Amino acid sequence: MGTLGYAILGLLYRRSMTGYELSKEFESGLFEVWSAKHSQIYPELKSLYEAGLIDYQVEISGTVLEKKVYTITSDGERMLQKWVQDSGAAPQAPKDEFRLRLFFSDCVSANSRRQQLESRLAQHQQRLERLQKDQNKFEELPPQDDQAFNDYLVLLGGIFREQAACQWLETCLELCRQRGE
Amino acid sequence: MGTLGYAILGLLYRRSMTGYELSKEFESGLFEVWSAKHSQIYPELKSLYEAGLIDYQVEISGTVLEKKVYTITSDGERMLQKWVQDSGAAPQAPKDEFRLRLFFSDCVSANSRRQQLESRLAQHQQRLERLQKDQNKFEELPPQDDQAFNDYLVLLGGIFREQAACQWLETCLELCRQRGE
DNA sequence: GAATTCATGTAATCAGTTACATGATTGA
DNA sequence: TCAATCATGTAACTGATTACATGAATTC
Repeated sequence: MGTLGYAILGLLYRRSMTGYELSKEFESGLFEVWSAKHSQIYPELKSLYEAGLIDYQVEISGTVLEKKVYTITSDGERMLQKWVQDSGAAPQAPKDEFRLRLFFSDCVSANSRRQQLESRLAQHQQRLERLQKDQNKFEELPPQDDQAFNDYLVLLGGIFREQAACQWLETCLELCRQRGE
Repeated sequence: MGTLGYAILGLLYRRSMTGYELSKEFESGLFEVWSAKHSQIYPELKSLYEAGLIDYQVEISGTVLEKKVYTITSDGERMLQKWVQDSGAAPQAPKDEFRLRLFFSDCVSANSRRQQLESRLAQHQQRLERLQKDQNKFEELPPQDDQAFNDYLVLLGGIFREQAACQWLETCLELCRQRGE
């Protein structure tokens, strides 16, 4: 089973949901971490159901509109736990188009490269600010067994990542200045 | 055209190569930044050739073995330059299976989560050491117009990224300890 | 002579995105 | 009544991996 399946199991472990609500979760709470469109979610729900890892009940919204509210089964919970505890080797570092462009930037001027670094720095600074706003919503550190504790750790991961990106780009710009004059 | 095409153009801009040599470059020099298997490279070379962005000459190794040595064309160079200078919006943060597992780790014990964090920390520390060894190969900062200067900046990106990962995981472990006792 | 590396391709499959397709419900 | 959102699916296509397939050259 692929990661998407486990992501769905994890969300359904937190609470029962429809496919539509799952797709909203991928756009909001999980946005920084994983994503999936509804066109991928619905087929995946079907195969999770066929594997006995989730179940569903049909509910009626209004007078006729049917929606399927999915629930994780005990088999599903076991699968999820096994996956969460599986500490395999970290995958290869993710592909990074910006660093690839930088790698090949000796085909353009040093000035053009500097502009690239600056515009990218601005983007990461903005991201960092957004994440820090999310961090401020936590008034205090949640208790260790609260799911909010995990949310907080994951959020911290994004903050550290964006801070590192900013520091790296600032260092690059500094090195360009050093060698430029 | 996709990123792989530009990666190939960039490598061929540095020097002419066979498909086989390109695949070795993706395993060595570009490993941290981009990757591709030969099964993806050969078809891509074909379409780059059909688009007039690269050219090739057949050379003979030994007595019969034919190899195609690819060269970038002037059209290819222009395409490459345009791509390197294109500062579009940074893509969505890459999917991160480890952070996803952490996000759902309230389905396992706090102890199990701590083990995950520790084992992951060890992996990133190892990666960081490897990158720092590469950094030590640079005796001094290369001149700004040298391609080695870009190599150095890209390497720094990996180092900052791994450092941030280590710091994040150490912070997580520290927070677990704080809330654990 | 045997193993490793050099060298080039195709086929099947998987994960993921974009586009196609439909229709009900809710709130302005 | 009109727009936004809720709700569920399928189809076509792209990017990427794994497996299939072949054979020459080099090195031990």
